[in-house]
Amino acid sequence: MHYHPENIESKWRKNWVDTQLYKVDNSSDKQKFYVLDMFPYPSGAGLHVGHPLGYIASDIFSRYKRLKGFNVLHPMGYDAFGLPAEQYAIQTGVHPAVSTDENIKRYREQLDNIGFCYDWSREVKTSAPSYYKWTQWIFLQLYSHYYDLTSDKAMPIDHLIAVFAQDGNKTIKAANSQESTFTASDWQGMSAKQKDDVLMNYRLAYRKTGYVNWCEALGTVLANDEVKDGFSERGGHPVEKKAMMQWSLRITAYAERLLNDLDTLEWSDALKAMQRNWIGRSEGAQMFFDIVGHDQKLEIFTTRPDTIFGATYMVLAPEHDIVPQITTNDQKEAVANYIDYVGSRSEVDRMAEVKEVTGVFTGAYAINPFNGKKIPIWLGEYVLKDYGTGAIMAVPSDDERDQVFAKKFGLEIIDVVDKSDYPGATLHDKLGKMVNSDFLNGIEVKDAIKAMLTKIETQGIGSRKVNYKLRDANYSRQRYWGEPFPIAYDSEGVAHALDVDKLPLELPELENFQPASGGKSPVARAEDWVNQFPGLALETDTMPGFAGSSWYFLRYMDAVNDQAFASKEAINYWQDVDLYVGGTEHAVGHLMYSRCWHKFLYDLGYVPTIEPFKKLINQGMITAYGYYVDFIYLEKNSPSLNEKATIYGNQIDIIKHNVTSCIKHGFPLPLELTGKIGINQYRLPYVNEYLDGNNKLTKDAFLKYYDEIGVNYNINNHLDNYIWVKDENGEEYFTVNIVQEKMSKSKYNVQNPDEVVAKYGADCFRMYEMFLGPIEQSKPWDTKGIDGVNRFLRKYWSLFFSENGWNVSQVQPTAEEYKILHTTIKKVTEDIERFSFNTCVSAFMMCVNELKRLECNKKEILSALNVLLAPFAPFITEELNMMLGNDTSVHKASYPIFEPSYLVQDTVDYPVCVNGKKRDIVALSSKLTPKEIQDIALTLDNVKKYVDGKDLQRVIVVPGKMINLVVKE
RNA sequence: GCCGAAGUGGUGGAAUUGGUAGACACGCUGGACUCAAAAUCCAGUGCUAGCAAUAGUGUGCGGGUUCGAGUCCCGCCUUCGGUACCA
Repeated sequence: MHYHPENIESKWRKNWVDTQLYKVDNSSDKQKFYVLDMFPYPSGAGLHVGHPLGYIASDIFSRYKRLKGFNVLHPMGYDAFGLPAEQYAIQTGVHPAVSTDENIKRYREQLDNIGFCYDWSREVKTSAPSYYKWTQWIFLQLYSHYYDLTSDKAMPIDHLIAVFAQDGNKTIKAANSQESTFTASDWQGMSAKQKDDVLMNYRLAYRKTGYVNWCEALGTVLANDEVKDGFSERGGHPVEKKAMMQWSLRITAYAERLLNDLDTLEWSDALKAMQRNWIGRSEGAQMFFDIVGHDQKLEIFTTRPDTIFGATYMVLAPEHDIVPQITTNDQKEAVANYIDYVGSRSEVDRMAEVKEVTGVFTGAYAINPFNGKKIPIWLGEYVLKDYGTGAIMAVPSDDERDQVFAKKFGLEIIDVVDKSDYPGATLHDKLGKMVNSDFLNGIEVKDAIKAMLTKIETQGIGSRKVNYKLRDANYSRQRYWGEPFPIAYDSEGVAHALDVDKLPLELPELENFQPASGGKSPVARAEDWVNQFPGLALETDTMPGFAGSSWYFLRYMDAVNDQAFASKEAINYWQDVDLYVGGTEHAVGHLMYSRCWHKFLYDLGYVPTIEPFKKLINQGMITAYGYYVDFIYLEKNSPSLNEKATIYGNQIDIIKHNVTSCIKHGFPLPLELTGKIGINQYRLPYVNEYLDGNNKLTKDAFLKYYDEIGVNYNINNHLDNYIWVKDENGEEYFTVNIVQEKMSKSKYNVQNPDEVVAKYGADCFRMYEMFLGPIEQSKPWDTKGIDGVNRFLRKYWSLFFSENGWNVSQVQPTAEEYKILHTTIKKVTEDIERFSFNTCVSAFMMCVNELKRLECNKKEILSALNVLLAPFAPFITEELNMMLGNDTSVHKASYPIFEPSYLVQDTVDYPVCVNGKKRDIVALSSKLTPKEIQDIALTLDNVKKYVDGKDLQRVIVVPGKMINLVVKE
């Protein structure tokens, strides 16, 4: 009887669907446990072997919890709105809904292949109108609430309107972007449009003109976390700052709670640190400076108010509102030129030249409130419009950037902190004694800050303030494939929320998905749709990718409800996610937005918990090996080809190299070379089969590689282009560099799980992925070790069979057999609990090796082991479970109970060390006293050798562990 | 620069609280079975010396604490991830 996974697996795959084995109820006597995977975006490339890593871990944990008697919610769905489907539609005309559904079908097949225990009756798809109805509904809630700082929660906007009518906006403490104050009568006198504008400054979902990340290539704006190093995260297109009217989410209102509640979560410190960093809380002072000849004051934010006597100039962001008013006639032209210059620079330019300081004097002066000194006001790129107040007091003595700026423009530098007592301290350490600072002289920095804050407040020139790096999230996208806003504008441009009974507001049908002109979404082309409500025009932007994913975990609780996003009963039963598994790439985006939405829904009383994800595990990435060779190219405009160069110690005759076919890619010049030629990294997909042990590729091997594989990947076969080196035998070769990199279609390194499953079975694939290493660690995919797991499964299978067939005996197991089983139960259980799945697999291997050695075929042992293994290898265990005579699924069995008495040992193997070095091992009764152990140890020949004739100073006996003898010459 | 994680055989990795470093696998070497191969099984395998017993040495580097350090402390180096004119 041989193990044939393909037959077993297809049989049970079907059976589990037919019997609805994994369907979960929203009520049970059992304790709930909610295990969630970050749902995938269904891309055209399908799943690669990296995706299932986290899914397998969470599946094992779900199955384990179920065996342990929990009612486990373990759902899956699709984050189905997004840019790739739309880009594909633009290129091919295939409707995003069609391509998305095709991709989903493919994903589903791949997922089913691996044998996950998802309750598919709860599947969600964010692009389904029945789903995004509730995304729109939550948006409307955000729109119709503001954040009240007194009660520290979201409150209905109607409440705010009532307060405005009574007191204006002076008394209300709310998160807002309203710059002016008004009285009750001001409010009553306002037009509908004016009132709308004011309310927008308070709503949690609001519309505002601001500088946004505009991506020309994608034709849309992007959120901060969708931009990496000045390029779009998806597609890698350049991004620039542009002023646009956009919807935003006032996530900053929740900054403090998002920060503080991190403490309640079981997340890795690394991830918490990333979130704290992103929120970027800093305490300091908001201060007002008078401006010479103007009524207006200049507002700045500083964390170091103590250094004000060293503030020798002010710097404003070039976009600062006050600039036109304070610029003097003399400086008008210079300022205008500078602003033009700044505007012409892309984000990428700015980032590339961080060290370059630019700026211009406005001609205006501020007054230092403490000594009345005139301080020149400058503009500088290094001050950002949307952090703090967009204005700083510059203290060049104690701030690196201010110093560079001051030196460049010849501005005064006054030392105000004496750090001589603290060598190596920087301004961030806030150490030193104040000097040149009037009443602060001689005071330690930390005390000076406190004293200054008090002074500022008592003198009424400022106040303590907390600032956050976190910005409000941009919520508009000029795209088709996203949730439409349930918002329409009247002829005056006043926004009106659609009635809830109009939801879902479905996307219009379109033929052409090209962005419309003027930075508008393609949706704007569907004029009938836009104007479907008389007198109103619908918003044509759509919501961003993170909208649907910010609350999907709640929808799984009650996925088909059409009366609410989920019923109260379901939410009260499931509460929150107990275990969330996913990649670090969502550390600040998705995880921040979800937490914010959850807190908002908590404020409104829709969810009972303050945080959505109690425990979070970040699975590492499965990377692939990439094979690169150094490839010579000629720098553009290089005058001479007839030169020799030294590369890696070898003389290279440049003229031989075929220059025309070389790639120019702006790489930094390597090693000894300058100016003329450079080295590029050139990919050789799947070349590994042709390498010798030292990663050498000989000329013969290269030609073979090229003929057999390389020709399919546009490999350059002009031999002269490669850097060939001669070995001692005169054979030419080059060394291939092997790197670990992300799997992607463009790198030709994608490993498809289906192929592995087809060859080895899903059980083997699952266990092998777990066996690769710790779940949180990134590691390269390599099928080298898969045979080990495959052998294990066959060996396991063979425990149940002899040559003649089924061979399980009812005989009572021996003590040794019980001990092996219970050691394994203990180890596996503890390791699952700490998410150490790789060591679980090795524990199973040891167990099976031992049982095989004893030729154990006792039913009692094998039955228990089979249940223990079921979460890891659900198919083989289900088959054997049936053959063991059970008529219910092994996945409904109960978890074997660990019995410590089986592990009690009569003897312990004691290592005997002399001065910490192991010299012997002795088996001793576990009942011996330390004194007896010591006496026996000293009689051992191997020990005597090292102890006799020396001074025995000390004996350490750690009961059950080891013995150490300390001797001196 | 700052924040975070990590460096262990030829390879993936184990060692959970300071207590036998290298579990479990892969690979490799030798052997059995076979006409042969695959599969399977057995033995060996950190490095150095030795036929061997054995000895020395060994967890990125340099110090320290300790009877005892991969694990704790101090100072470095390297790699990976995040982040950056954040006032």
